Amino acid sequence: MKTSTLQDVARVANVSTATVSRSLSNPVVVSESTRRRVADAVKATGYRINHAARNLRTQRAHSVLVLLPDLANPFFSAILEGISRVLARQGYSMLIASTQHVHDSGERLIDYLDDARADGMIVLDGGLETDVVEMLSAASQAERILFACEWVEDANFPSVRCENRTGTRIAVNHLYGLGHTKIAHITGPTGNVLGQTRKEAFVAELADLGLELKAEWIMAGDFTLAAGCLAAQEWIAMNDRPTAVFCASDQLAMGFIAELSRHDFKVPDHVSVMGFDDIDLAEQFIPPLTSIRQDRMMIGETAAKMLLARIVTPSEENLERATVLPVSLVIRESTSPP
Amino acid sequence: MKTSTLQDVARVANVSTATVSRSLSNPVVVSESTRRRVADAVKATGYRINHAARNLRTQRAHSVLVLLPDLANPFFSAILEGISRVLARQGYSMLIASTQHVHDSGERLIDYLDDARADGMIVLDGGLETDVVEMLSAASQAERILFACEWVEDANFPSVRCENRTGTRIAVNHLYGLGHTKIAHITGPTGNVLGQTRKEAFVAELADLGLELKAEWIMAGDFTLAAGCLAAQEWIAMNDRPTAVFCASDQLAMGFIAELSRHDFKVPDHVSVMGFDDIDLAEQFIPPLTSIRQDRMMIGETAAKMLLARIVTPSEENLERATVLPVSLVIRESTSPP
DNA sequence: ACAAAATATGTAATCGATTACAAAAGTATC
DNA sequence: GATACTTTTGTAATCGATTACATATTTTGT
Repeated sequence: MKTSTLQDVARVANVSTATVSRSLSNPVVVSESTRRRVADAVKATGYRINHAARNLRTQRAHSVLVLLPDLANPFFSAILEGISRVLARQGYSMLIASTQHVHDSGERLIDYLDDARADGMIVLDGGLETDVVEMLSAASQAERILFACEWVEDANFPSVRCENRTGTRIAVNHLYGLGHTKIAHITGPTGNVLGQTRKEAFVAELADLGLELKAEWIMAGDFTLAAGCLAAQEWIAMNDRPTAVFCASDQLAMGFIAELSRHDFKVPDHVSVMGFDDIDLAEQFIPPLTSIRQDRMMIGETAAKMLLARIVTPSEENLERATVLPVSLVIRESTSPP
Repeated sequence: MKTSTLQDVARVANVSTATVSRSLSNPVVVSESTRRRVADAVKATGYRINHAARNLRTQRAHSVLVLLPDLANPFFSAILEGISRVLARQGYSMLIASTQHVHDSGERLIDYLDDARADGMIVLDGGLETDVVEMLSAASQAERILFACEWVEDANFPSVRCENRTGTRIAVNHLYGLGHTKIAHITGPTGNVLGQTRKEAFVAELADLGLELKAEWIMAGDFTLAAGCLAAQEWIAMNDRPTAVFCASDQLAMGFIAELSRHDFKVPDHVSVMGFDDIDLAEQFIPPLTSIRQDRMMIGETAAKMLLARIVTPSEENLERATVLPVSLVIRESTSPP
């Protein structure tokens, strides 16, 4: 049983295919009675629109590509959920690809837009190679690319992100407010915009508060559990140990705490630890992790809405460059007075 | 600058569009010299195939839909990565949708296949409503639907899964081998095939080993951290506490351990705990979690390969119904002799 | 009642690739 | 050199929906 086409519906409803098409996509221009006849015929034939045909004719793919650095990273799942909801509501599909993979296979990202597979692109990876970024910037479809969470400093793509600076300052002030004056930081990966931004804000806030900052108190990390473990070893080896550590991600904080506990240091008794992101697990961790919460679902929804606005009605109004979403402090049990 | 079409290439190469098309998709039927002329013209024009046009003509979407119960669940990310790799290698795109969402919006799943948006479907949710399953079974495209990880007991869809029974037996034997004779189980959600299968295997194995099994030692869970916490409270309240607990998921195990530690019980000193899945975090947990490892990437890859085989060459040979992938025991520090 | 305007519908071209069929060019065979 | 066969290329129909334009129908105003 093959599916029926517009032709079939038109035959049954005894009208032209043009009328059927209009009746479905722009009903106001069709008379009440015809509209009903068409609706009945659609039901009778079990008609389903053929997306390939519509996409060809309208030059739209009715789908959006989401690019992430690493599909296996759970950080992104809530963002995807947010994107997916908004897209689905507008009849768009969500395509997924990983930047890693694209890079390996030599496939060009821009092809997705050029070859009518996707109408737009949401990139969750600020660490794209320079040549890839240049290629994207130069593309005729560049205005249909949007960054979320991360972004590229020198490029001019619109983006959705959270208040990384404000979040960092809130974190430092939380620790300072508890009485800590020796505060360390475990950074994100070198070259990552989020890591860089949070580190700068951290340094700036310590300066504003007039707090001392030894060079060794800035420990290099990369957002992962493993890096947190290494940082813990650094901390243990220090002569003058900071009493609080602000980590650029929750995973770092968890790795840090895990390694400490293997060496019989207790959090927050021996050191207060904060994360950033407030991933699902933060609440269940031992101890439950104080963190800076970013609403990942909201980031995804916002990104999808901005992109769709640019695709559907590319007016000046919709050309907003950057949306910055608020963060909030979630106080749990990994921080206490020194 | 709009992208160039087959026509443009044909004009530049001074051949017909038919020849260009053949030269690209079936080069052996084209002469060496023409093939070169076409290749040059493609380079000169920057031609990229238009997927919408090809999809319409070939009646293929060149994409596969992956359905999951909950995008925000990190369990699925590695599976997606595996699927994505295999699909990309064959020039297929990966569409993602959540069964939850589809259900909310009243959208019919089968539409994706019927309306040429996807050539096939990988379902990661065995808990689909009965009416949805019936609709899928009845569909003309039913042979292009494949279940992975989970499955539907009464339906006849092909599937990829791991050795749930064997894994459970290995787990129980690991605990028994350590000297445990009072072993409890925290189950998956009621009605979930994985939970059900693991529970049955657990009961069967205890019987085989001639071990006692009190009714209260089977605690109802649902794969989540929160359910693990509740189970911990049950365990604490027991008069005759089991010395080991086999959990139907790692998250359950983590919740269980977290709650215990809040009440000053130590794992594995007071009780040995095992999980199932070996998610990324299991290794970093405190204590590192003994678990049954299933290779999620491999599940994804296998599922994608099976599905593509059915789509591309739907011969009898490719109609294998079920593939069961091996699991392995990963011993860490959450289990020890009683 | 009639012209003008507004509304509703139909005709046919179009999007860009693929492919059945026809035709042309090249090779082999006797 | 004619015939049969193979290889290569071209012509034109096709996939199924959308939409510019033309035409038919109804409504409005005077």
